[in-house]
Amino acid sequence: MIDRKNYWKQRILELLLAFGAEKEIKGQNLSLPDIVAEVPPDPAMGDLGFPMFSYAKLFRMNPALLAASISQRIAAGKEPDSPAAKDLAKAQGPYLNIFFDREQITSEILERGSSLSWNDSKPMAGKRVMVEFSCPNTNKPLHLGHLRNNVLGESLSRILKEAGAEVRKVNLINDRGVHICKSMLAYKVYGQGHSPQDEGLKSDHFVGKYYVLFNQLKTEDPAAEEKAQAMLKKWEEGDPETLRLWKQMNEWAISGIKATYARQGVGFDKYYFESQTYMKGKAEVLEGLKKGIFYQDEDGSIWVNLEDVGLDRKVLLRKDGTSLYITQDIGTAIYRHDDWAFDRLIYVVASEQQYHFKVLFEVLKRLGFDWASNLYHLSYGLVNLPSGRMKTREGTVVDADDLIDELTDLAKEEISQKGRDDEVGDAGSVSEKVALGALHYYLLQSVPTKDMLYDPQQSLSFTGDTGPYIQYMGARACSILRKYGNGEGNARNGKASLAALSGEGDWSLVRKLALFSGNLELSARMMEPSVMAAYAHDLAAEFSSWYRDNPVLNSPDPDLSASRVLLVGAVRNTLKTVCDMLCIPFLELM
RNA sequence: GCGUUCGUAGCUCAGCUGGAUAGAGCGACGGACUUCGAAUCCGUAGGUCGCAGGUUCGAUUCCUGUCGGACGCACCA
Repeated sequence: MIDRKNYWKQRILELLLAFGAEKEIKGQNLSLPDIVAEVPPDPAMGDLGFPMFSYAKLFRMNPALLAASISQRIAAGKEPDSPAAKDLAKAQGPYLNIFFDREQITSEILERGSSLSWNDSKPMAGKRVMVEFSCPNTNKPLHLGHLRNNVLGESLSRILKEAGAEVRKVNLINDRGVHICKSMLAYKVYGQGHSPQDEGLKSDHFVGKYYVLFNQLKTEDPAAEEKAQAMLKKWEEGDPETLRLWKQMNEWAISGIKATYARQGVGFDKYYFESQTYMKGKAEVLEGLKKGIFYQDEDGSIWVNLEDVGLDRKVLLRKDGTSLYITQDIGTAIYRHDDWAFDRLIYVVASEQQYHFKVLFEVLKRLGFDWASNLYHLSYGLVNLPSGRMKTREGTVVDADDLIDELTDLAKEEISQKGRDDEVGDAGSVSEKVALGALHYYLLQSVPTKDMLYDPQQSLSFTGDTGPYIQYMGARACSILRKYGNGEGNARNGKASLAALSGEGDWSLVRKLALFSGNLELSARMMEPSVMAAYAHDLAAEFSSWYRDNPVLNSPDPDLSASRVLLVGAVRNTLKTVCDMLCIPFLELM
């Protein structure tokens, strides 16, 4: 399939340059990025639109005249070999609009009906992209904020992969520090040597329980904080008893967290552990000091001065020579690039760490790593609830597992209410998939940078702009195809033909399908899953109104019926591909 | 105080590198199930795009200021 948009951008550029040359107009250093293409607001105006204002200004002429003049040149001088040869160009006021050759586009689209791997739009081909996300602490289970992080990272990775990139998903488990010592200490006091099985708890929830109990310990033992610090010191000294408990607690926490990953459908190509990486970076900082990039304070601490780029002074190594958070991140980044030379590294981390990443990227740049300019912080906002902010201390944190359970129960109720338990087969499994579809779509639909309000009620309404709506349209498409497979309707008596699909109703659906590649490219380039989410809803909605008005199996015309079956197949495959990218489970039945 | 970021319909959110009448969903109101599953579809009402300037042929989009919210400004992570 040719990329229509880029083809026409190139063509328009050539024509404008030729036009300028003929008229001997100076100052024309137009290049491809100067050519803006858009989709006209009304399909009747065309499929692709080029505003002529800026070029008209360059040529000092009326934009409408320029549009007319260029459109005439297109009519006169097109290459007969091009697949776009039958596209039409029309000047509409100051706009030059292109009408696609419908049969050509339709035939390209229908090929999708027969394949699930039809996407040949690979704008990121050859790029190696590393995506870091999740990065949980091992002292408590995942919460709603992690779910946003996880789905953003996983979805973005899938989008980049679909766009042709080689993607490596990595996680950095935060398995050391005083927060873990707190749950260890509380466990020592209250745990009585219990295992998660003894208490009937999921293992990460078990660890989390003791982290919460540390607050109780503090009221009973004023020295609790100091004891936690002392325990950290013992851990760093390699005390065997402390290490043994630490290992046990981490094992419980991590295996529980991994179970949640599996449930959510996210995964990693490589796990890094902070306990193994936190020492990395110190040598790099000392090296930087030697080169004079950093400086040493009289008390022995090592600093970088970033005031010339509008940042601050920042400590990179404590006076006692121990590492900080940023020291570790410096080391980890270098280690990762050595490990797997990426063209881009994306950190999916909450927006509260924006400053940290600015500093980190600047420090790496100063250390002389040219790849530092390829680092990107995908910053996302907090997830709030209608009831207010999530706060650990006030116990208003929404646990990830509990939330998925709750959503699943509600989805199950919905299925029962519709009386569809028997038809969907395994209602429990379908309910959880609907729950995940609802949750993931809700989390991905808005732009990441903003804080968002998660309204469980609304996400569960199952009507409107939601994940289940998209799943439902996929299921409806499958339902039609299933019936066709069972021999229903008279499509088998007909022959698929492009001419049969020339009506406006069919074309608007074909047109929507044709927008897939452009949206994928945009989504990948902007590193923004919400672009794909918007497209998923658009396509589902278009399909919904289309099949209502355009009978597929029930069409009296067998040829039209056969053609529409192929169209439904293309919709199904496109929806499935898009759902996969958005971590929305695709359902044949629901 | 300094910095980053956000402010679009009653509510929750879209709006690609500035471009043709600012879009969805929920909620409200009114329609459509002897016809491929109504978790649906169609229609109506609802916005001086926080406010004020500026750049431009053209600004929700860029710049400045201002008001309001969020976040950051640790030898914590």
